[in-house]
Amino acid sequence: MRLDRRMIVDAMLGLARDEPHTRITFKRLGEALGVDATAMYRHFRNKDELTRAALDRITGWATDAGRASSGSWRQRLETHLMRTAELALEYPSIGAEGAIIDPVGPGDTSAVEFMLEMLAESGLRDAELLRAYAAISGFALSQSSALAHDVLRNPTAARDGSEPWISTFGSINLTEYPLVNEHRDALLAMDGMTVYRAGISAILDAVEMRQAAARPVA
Amino acid sequence: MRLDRRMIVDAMLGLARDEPHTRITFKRLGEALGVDATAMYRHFRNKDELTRAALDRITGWATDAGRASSGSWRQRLETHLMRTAELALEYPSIGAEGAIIDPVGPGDTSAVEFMLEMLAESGLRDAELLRAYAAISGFALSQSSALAHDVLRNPTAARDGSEPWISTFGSINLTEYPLVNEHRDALLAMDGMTVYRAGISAILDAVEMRQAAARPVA
DNA sequence: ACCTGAACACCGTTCAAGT
DNA sequence: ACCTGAACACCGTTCAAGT
Repeated sequence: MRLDRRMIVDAMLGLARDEPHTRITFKRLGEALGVDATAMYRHFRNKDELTRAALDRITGWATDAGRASSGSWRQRLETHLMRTAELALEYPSIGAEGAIIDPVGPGDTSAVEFMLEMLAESGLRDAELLRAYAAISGFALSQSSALAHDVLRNPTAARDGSEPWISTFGSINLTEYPLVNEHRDALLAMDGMTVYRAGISAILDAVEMRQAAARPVA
Repeated sequence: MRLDRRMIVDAMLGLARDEPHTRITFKRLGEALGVDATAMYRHFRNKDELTRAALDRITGWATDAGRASSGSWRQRLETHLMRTAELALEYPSIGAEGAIIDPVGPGDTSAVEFMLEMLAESGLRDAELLRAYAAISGFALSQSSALAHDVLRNPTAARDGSEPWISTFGSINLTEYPLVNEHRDALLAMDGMTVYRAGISAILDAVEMRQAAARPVA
């Protein structure tokens, strides 16, 4: 079998989607490719580099979805961000590494470009633009990674973001925590994607409200 | 040596602080406690349970800092959230697991209670209260975890949040990405704690602006 | 009841050997 | 030039044996 980087990344993505509750090993990857477990070292320096390459692909897909969408800058940005979380959940073992931010390829870089584009369209400039980008990108990546981690770790977890964010209060006596106790059921009913949406909405609300305040009669 | 859960958690926290760039193993933990590597299984079901217990302690400290602080609800909440990130950076191998949210002890639960308290003080109720809590808590935990992960993975990383969020664009030709290219230096200059602050500020701005709109003449 | 230590089933990674 | 496979240095975890 003659390998190249693209084939290996393809195989890794396939495994990530088909075996969502297990970490990908070189052994498993070699089996899928019909190749020895150590053959990948000819093409990637180590597993981290391979994982990042796979992540770059996923990030590129999310950006494509954003670029293909229409509507206001906010709608398009939200499409991109929702797709980011969905793909992290669909490829959990890749998405779990998503908090790693250094752009390694065209997917990562075009994602940054797209987010800056949308936020620039909202009217933000310079330092404010970068602050908004940092807030949104930081949230989207780290929270997507957390959602993916949950799927990876929990063998029965669904992959649509419907996993409860808090699944149990264990044996904790909640009478000492009146507000937790009061909202106990609502907290347990909240799923991962709801938390994700709440964060995205809050940050984008802040961006919009700031813009509305800056130009009141636009 | 006679162990108990508290001693083991103490030892784990000590190792996490003293050896910030290595994952904690049972072997290393056993050495630190003068005990066999497998002795911990008498007290914790597995490593995950132990790690969560250590995380519960850190979370408790962050909450104590919030409770001990004074000022507006926003100032107190920000104190708590900044302390959450600082502690994740101080104990990287523990903080890196921070995206795990299920409350396992008094630290976790009192943190939820404190956040709900501060947001209730801002005037939020019911569904809006929970949405704001979800956004803030989700961001703080997952982004803190990402910051800790960065320290853990990078042997030369500082632990004060001053690591660049994006450390390199590698060999990517940025001429295809005009906005990235334009803001290249500013992006590379942005550190992890700046990203964290940006997210927290944006979400809390949204909470405040919503409140200001709801009661315009308060 | 609690700690020990051998053992198991893995990992990622290196490197000399093959083709 | 690229893949193989043995080998290394680890991991978390189990379990029979000690005390």
